[in-house]
This record gives sequence, structure tokens and C-alpha cells, in this order.
Amino acid sequence: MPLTKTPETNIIFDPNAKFEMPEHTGGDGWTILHGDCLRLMRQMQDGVFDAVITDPPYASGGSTPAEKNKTTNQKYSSMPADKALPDFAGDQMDQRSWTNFMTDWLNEAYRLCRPGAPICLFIDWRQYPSLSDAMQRAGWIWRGVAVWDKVTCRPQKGRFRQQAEFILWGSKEGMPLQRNVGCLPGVFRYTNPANAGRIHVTEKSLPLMRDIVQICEPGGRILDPFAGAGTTILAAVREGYEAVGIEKTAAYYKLGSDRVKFALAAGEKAK
Amino acid sequence: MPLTKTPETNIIFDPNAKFEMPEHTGGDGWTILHGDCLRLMRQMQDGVFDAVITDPPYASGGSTPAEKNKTTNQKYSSMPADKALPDFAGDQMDQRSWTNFMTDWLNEAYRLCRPGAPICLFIDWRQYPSLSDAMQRAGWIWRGVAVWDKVTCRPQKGRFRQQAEFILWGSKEGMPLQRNVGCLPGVFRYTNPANAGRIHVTEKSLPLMRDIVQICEPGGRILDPFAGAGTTILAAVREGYEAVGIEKTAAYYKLGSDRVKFALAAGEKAK
DNA sequence: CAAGTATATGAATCCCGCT
DNA sequence: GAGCGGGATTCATATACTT
Repeated sequence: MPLTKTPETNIIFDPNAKFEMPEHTGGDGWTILHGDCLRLMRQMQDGVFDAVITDPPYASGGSTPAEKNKTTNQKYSSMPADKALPDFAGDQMDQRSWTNFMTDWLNEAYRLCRPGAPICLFIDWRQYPSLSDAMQRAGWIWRGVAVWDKVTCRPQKGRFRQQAEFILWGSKEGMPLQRNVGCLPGVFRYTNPANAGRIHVTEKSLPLMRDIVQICEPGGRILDPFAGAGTTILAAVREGYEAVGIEKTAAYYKLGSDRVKFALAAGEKAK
Repeated sequence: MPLTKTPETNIIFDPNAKFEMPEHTGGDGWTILHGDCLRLMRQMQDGVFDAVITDPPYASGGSTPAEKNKTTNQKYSSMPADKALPDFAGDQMDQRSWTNFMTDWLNEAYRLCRPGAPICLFIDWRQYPSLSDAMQRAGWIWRGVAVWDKVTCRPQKGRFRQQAEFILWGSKEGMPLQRNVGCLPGVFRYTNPANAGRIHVTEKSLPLMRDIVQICEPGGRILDPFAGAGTTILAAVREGYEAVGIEKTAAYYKLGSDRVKFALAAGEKAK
């Protein structure tokens, strides 16, 4: 495969060679790469990232094999079929495969981060235990859990609402208190993005992600191996970080890259 | 040991015989038993409870053996030593012992519940995975996680605050949607009880517990094997349920029983 | 009595120095 | 070098107190 140039930036990426992180001068460098995150991460250099912030596929749609075989839209969305968003990769694994895959990419991400780098992983209540296993197995120090209170969600008679998602966070090795980062809240209260204008089935709210990226030291370089709609990338750039996303699903690679590009272009006038 | 009559109610309890649940006519029957919950639960009859709601010891105070050996007050409280509250039982176990103990009492609680009974277990971020293992190993269907947003807590520079505790909930066997129970929220925002007037190191807020007990069908009988300050019992009775608590630590057995007794007596006038 | 000000505290955590 | 103990730290909120 020849040299590839992503359309969004002038970052050169050769899938057959060692990935060379470009030298960014400002805080506005960003890219989204198209491909399998494990394969791409394996080609990158050690210690080039200052944080990992991502929302991996949860693969937790059902307790029976039949439910697992549902598509993402059938599991997570109540939208009519003709308005359905594209399904995404990695969401149909069984429990064992999923935990192994999480461990593998977390291992690789560990290598790519400099010591002290924080990590934030979105997850739902069902996969929280497995993901805490995987992140620790990969060497990360698990430091806590923040909560995303989605405020609204489907009420259920006789049950507690599944109103929250969780952000397991930690760090590579020690995390000195003297970092140039303030005190961050533990519960984030933001509604889901409205259905209209949403491009990913499990898209995160942009204000939420602008809060979350603050865990990274100012101007640092953030990795999101499951970039999806590109919300993390957009939030990171808006907040003055560099950001590298990876997205496997072709449809989302295109949608996400375009979204970030247009949003940043428009944002020159109105942030 | 002869027949024992608890001072709070007229419930008869014989530690050497099968525990006979009394017939309550109204919704104001309650008791707190003094002793080890496993031992006492083993003497009770099958299927006599309609829900389990409890806040077990977390035993998650530290990562080193030395930290585990600290007393409850040293681990969790920043109060001066002369104001310290009594330490409580079961908070010094290592990871393996704790998980086994949780599994054991959850097994016993399962037997004591009627089919369809809900269960709510308070836990912190650290023990969430182990407790979800234990409850499922004991046969309970894990159905979700509600969140207690504590609003205030110690801030940490460069870190997310540990601002939430979690309520793992589920049921014994199926849980029909037609139960006479409404829709419950998924995130509960209540501050900790004020320091003055607090009798337990980890006392839960009464309004919070009045919300949580709603998962039980009206007038049902609720079990709390780790009654502590008796908040669950008080909340349950105030909301029209019957309630049976168990508390091992002598100091808290006394404090909790007295608190519930006085609160209910005072509550005749002002709820 | 209402509004504004001061104080206390948290199911901690980190780091340093001592044994 | 590993383990352990002590002391410093952080700020939103609640409560107590003052104007």
C-alpha cells in the first residue's frame, strides 16, 4: 500500500512503515485515520500520546446469543428503520472476545502513551466489570469512575432508569498532583445529542467531551481509537489539544472527518 | 439460648429454632436483630421477604495491607479522633474474603426472598465488579445500576472527584412489569447527612433511602442485613413497608435501634 | 427575617521520609 | 528496596453565624 494522506490535515501516514507523529506547533493539529485501531496503533511510536479518551463498542446489547446478533440500531435505537444510522464495527463480539480485544488495544495504547498519561473509557453498567479487568490487565492504574448523567432516558415501570454511563479512568504509572490540571467534577449532567443532527447511534454530547478532555495536560496530544462521530476529536481541538482518532467503519470515518472539518471551519466565526 | 424478644417490637426470635416471621397487620412492623447476619439468616424461613436493600461494608479502604488494617475512622473520616464514631464490622477483609462473604450472605438472602423480589446493593466504584460477580454467583439476576450523586466530596487536583456511589440492583428470577410500582429515577442527587446528628461513619441520607425502598411492592417486607444506623429501616417504615434489620456491631445495634424508635415516636407528630 | 459571610467537612489520596 | 505512618492537600456545598 502506498503512502496515504488523510484529507483533513497534511499528516503523512504509511501503513507499512513506523507511524511518525508530526510536529505540531499549535494546538490545532488533528487527524482521523481510517482502519483497524490495533493494526494502526502497532505502527506508531512509543510515548507519543499524552492521554487516551474513547468510547469503545460496548457489545453488551443482550444476555442471549440471539440478542447479540441484533444490529447496533436494533439494540440501542428506537428510531424507525428508514432513518437508521450506519451500524458500527466491534459491537457484536461475545463476552470473552470483547474482553480480549479490549485488553489488546489497551496494551497497545499503554505503549503509545508517555508515563503519567491519563485514560478515560466510556462504558455502560454491564461491561464496567470486564473493562476494569481489561484496563488493569493492560497495565493501567485504575483510579476511579466518573458518571455521565444522561438526565433523560426511557422510563421503565417498576425499575430504576438506566440513566447513566460510566467513565472508568486511570493513568499510566504515577500521576503527580502538580500537573497543570485543576479539580474535575465526578458527575457530568448533560442530555444526549438530539436525534436530529446526530450522526452516530451512540454519539456523545460535545459539551460533555469538552469537560472530559480537561483531564489531559494543556496542549497535550489525545488518542481516540474509536473515533465514531468524532466528538472527542472536535472537543479536544476546541479545547486546545492535539487529537488523533481512528475509525474502522468506512461510513463513520467519512461522517466523522467531515463533521470535524466543517465544525472547525464554521467555528472560526462562531465557536 | 432461650426465646428472645427484641425491645423494639413484639417479634419473637429464637436463635436455636427456625425464625418465625410474625404476621404484621399494618405497615409499621419493624425490628433490628443483633448478631451476625449469616448466622441469623440461616435460621429464617424461605420466601418471607419481598426485597433486600442494604449497604454492606465496602472493605475497599486501601491498596496495601497496612491501609486495610486501619480502622474505619482512619480510612474514611477526617474528623478529629475525639469525635470519632464507632468502627463497624466486616470492613477489614481482604478482597477474596470479602467476595466470598458477599456471595454467602447473598445466597442466603436469595433463599429468604420470594420469587420476583428486588435487591439493591450500595457499593463504591472499587468493589462494583466484585459485587456484581457475587450477586450473580448467588443466583440473582443483575438488572442494572442506579447512581447516588453525593454532590459534595473531597476535590482532587488533576483528577475526577469520587462523587458517586452505585446501587447494583436486580431480582430473584423474573420481575414482571405489571408490579404495582412506578417508574424510578436512575440518578439520585442527595448530599450526605450533616455531620452533627450523624451516628454512623458511612450513614446514608434518609430522603435517598425513602426513594430507593420504592422498588419494593407496596407494604412489602424488606430485609437489611447490614442495618448500621438504621436508615433503611426508618425509611422503609416511613414509606409503609415492614422492615427487618440485622446489625453485628453492638454499638450500632444500640444506636440504630434507638434512632429508629425515637424517630418514629417523634414522627407521629412531624413526619 | 432575609441576605450575606465565615467556617467546617468529605466510604481520600498522594508524597515524603522513616524503619 | 519494600513497607509503613504521618501530614498536606483540594473546593463545592451545607451549616452556622453575622449584618
